[in-house]
Amino acid sequence: MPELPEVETTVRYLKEHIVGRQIQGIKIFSKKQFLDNPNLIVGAKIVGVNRQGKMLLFSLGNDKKILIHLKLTGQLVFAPHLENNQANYPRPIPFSGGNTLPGRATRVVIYFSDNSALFFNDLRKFGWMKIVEGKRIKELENLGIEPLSSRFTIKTLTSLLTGTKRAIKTVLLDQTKIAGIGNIYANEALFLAGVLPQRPANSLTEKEIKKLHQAIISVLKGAIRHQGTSAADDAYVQPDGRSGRFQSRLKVYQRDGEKCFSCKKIIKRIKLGGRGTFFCPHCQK
DNA sequence: AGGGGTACCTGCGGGC
DNA sequence: TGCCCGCAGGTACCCC
Repeated sequence: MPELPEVETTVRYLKEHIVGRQIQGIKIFSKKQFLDNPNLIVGAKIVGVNRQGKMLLFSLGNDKKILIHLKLTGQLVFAPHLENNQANYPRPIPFSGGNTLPGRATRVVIYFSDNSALFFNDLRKFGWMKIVEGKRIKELENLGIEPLSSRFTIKTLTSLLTGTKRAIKTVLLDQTKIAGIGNIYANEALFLAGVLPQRPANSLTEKEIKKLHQAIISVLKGAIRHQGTSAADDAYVQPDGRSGRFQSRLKVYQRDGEKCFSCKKIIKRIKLGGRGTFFCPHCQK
């Protein structure tokens, strides 16, 4: 689920549903993915849920925090009411779409004292949760600017692009420059801006940078408005188990071989920096 | 500095 | 049917 709009959608949902709840127990199915001693936070209360870039942060009443990265296939699913008490777990519970939880991809479960629970599912096991403490959190310190903050101006973007010949798409994906853009939205933003992904960042004109700035903001906001993108393999779901709805609005991502909605020419796919890269050779210069 | 390759995992779909 | 390959929303690490 891992780009800014999906993480933001998750954060907004969890702010409503897990803040105030007390952690009663933690069940770990995949040891490598919960990197600390869970006993450090049993009994603690969730007092805040936030995001920075693609990282999630649960603030606890005891001054500790849970830091989470969902990587490629992580998802957080909230079950408001378990039908059985914790002692019966792991035992599948009915969930939306005929699924049950815990499922085969469930790696960690956080049980709350009111008989609700949060499931961390992650098919490919790249995601992780860890406990952090104190003001300085090294995983967050290298993150670049938040693209939906007021600090992300045309001027800021210009300064990020002028000093480098790297491909513009590679720069957009660089979390130390801008935090939160992933492969879907980098492709989409460049299409909206009419800029080819392989263009050297320092070759963009003032006008193109302005357009790209606008494109980044509008594609991220649009995706948040539609609760994120659930691509074909459905790795991303909202915490209530529902899919996002932005996939039907994608203009180029995974549309290679299909017609550009704007000019009807065929969308192309290349590999750039090891990532699938999609663009319209006619609309993007 | 930054490009390329590999690694971490699992599963799916396509070609033969 | 079975096998091998490439592919997947991310990022860290190595070597050059």
